[in-house]
Amino acid sequence: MSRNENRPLTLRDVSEASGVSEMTVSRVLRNRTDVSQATREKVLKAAKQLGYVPNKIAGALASQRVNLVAVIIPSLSNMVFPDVMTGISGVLENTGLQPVVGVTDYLPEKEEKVLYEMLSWRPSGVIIAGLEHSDASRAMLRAAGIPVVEIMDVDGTPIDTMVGISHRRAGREIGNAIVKAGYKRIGFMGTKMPLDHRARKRFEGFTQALAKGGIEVADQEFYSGGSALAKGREMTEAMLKRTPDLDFLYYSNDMIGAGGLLYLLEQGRDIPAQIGLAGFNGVELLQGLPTQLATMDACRTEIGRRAAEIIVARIQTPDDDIPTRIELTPTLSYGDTLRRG
Amino acid sequence: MSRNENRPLTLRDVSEASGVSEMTVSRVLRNRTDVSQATREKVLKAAKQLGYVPNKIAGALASQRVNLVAVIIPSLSNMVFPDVMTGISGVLENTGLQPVVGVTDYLPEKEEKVLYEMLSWRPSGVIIAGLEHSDASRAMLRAAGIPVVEIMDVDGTPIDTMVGISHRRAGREIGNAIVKAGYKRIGFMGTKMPLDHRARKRFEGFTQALAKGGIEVADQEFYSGGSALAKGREMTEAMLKRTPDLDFLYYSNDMIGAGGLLYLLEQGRDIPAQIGLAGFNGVELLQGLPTQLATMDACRTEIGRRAAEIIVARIQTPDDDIPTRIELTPTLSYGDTLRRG
DNA sequence: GTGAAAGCGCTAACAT
DNA sequence: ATGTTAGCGCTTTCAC
Repeated sequence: MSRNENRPLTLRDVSEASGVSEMTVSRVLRNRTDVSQATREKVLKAAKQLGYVPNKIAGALASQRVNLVAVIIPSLSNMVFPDVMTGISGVLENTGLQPVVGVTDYLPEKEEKVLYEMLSWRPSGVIIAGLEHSDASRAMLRAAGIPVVEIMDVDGTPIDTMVGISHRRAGREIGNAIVKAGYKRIGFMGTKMPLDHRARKRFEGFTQALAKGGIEVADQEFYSGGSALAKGREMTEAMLKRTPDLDFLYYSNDMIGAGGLLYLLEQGRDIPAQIGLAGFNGVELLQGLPTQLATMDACRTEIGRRAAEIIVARIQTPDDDIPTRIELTPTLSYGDTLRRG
Repeated sequence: MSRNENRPLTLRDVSEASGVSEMTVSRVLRNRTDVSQATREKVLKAAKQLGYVPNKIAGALASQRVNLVAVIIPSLSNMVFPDVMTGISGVLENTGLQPVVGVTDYLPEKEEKVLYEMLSWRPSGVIIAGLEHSDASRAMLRAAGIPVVEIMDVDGTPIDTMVGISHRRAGREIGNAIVKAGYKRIGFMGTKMPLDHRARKRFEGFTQALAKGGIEVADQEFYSGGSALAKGREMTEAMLKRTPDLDFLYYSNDMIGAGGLLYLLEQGRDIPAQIGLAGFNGVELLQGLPTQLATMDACRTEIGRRAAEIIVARIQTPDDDIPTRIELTPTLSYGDTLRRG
């Protein structure tokens, strides 16, 4: 019971308690091999007994090395980003690197703030969602002098490296499948997010594919906030009241799609013969529904994994050949709600 | 184009570019008021032009202050913790404090590792889920000398401060409501998580309440992994095959409850007359279902908010009277799946 | 295998 | 309102 003041312990305390120089204590605690077994044991015992926790701030300043990877994403409550995080964490697990998450709420100004905040901790790398950033953000990322991986999207030019899928192509593919299946009167429902560029690109690809088949979106509605499942239900009901002859509903995400699906099942609609549906994202949730919604997997976990692998490689073996653009291919599942063409 | 080496910028660079001393530059960048307007502008201009991002590592070491709050939770993919995070972020937003998230996957060893990792960055406070921790974790938390708030649960003794609900009581309340409604043959489905202490406590309270009414759980099943909605469906089907005379199903979370509910609706069962259901958590998702599942709100956002408020108060006004135990009261919603007694 | 000295980039404390 | 000095707790480097 020697430590009465409420001061965090330092290397010096461990040094004094063990009778070994600070320098050697530091070596032991960093698992360096050039220390005798006897000394090592003495030190570890003292450190453990004192309850010493190293000060990474001092260590990082001295070594100019920080084992953090900044991960900057729009939202956590989305189902998609937790999956991406799973991929990232899995890869970083035993590399000595640690992910640190920042959330932007789809706001460029907040992204800028979060990025500034994170970069000021001098992380070893950055994984950031999307290719659209403010000029200031791009400048910061470039100036940081660390590996930067932009994820989710490949429709654009990366600052450094990118891993993702083409949302424009994904939208086109769904559009093509719908045209091929012979649906004619298409309704679209999605988030009212001018800042969700990936949703926008999917929609662009979608309308483009329909246009090629000589079809236009017959009705559309955008929402924001609230329970996505409930919104899907409400919007679907409203849209079909407004435009009863629709024979296909395309939803910008699976959650609202599931809401719509449940509603239509309740109504006893004949799916997919009389009316078809499709969502986007391949969320695990869908597997519990009575009928499988047609959807497209966004390769979320793999995107996380590949991005983290690039960061690790760039840090640990910077001279290797490391890819700078990875485009993954999402697969369309027809489920039970989309006729095959 | 003067900076060719790939060295991050320092205060000194800004000082030289602006012709103002390092110290004054530091004052400007920390928004201190004791700087003349003219100097301030000179400095800001230089900093912006160079693209200077301060080094928080050095700043933290010098000032012995770190504006981070460690938030340690079992999982992100749970629906519950994103809500807690929302509460925390909302409060910290304009306090200058920043949450940093660590995930334990419900594993005590991982909790210990994550905690050690985070504490080594010397955060200003810790918010950690649950009251059950390894001895080493408890020792670290106590030795850290910073405010520690344990959240979610109040059935136990906190290290420092706690904010949550009584899961034992929550389980009892649902149990009582079931007994009172006259259900007799009860089935239970939940996660196979010996380490999810809160689920365990709910189950304990639940069986205790039933016992008082002279009832025992007639069948039970535990699962792990997979889509919760799908699991709920499968388990429900299996259990009713095995024990067809059940008249109530209690699920340890809303997601599996929703799966069960969808299955029973499909089967055309008479809910809640012939068979009743209840879940736990009040997830937003439920609002999109055709029938409202009985559930109990776990006050997630408020728990996050209150915990963050305590941290902020302890840091900013340590002399104020700050509560150390906050028990929130979850409310039972009967929805459409639980008869009123 | 171990230790001593210097310094990482900033800020506290004290000048002026 | 601005500058000077010392030092935060480590690691790097070099000496032994």
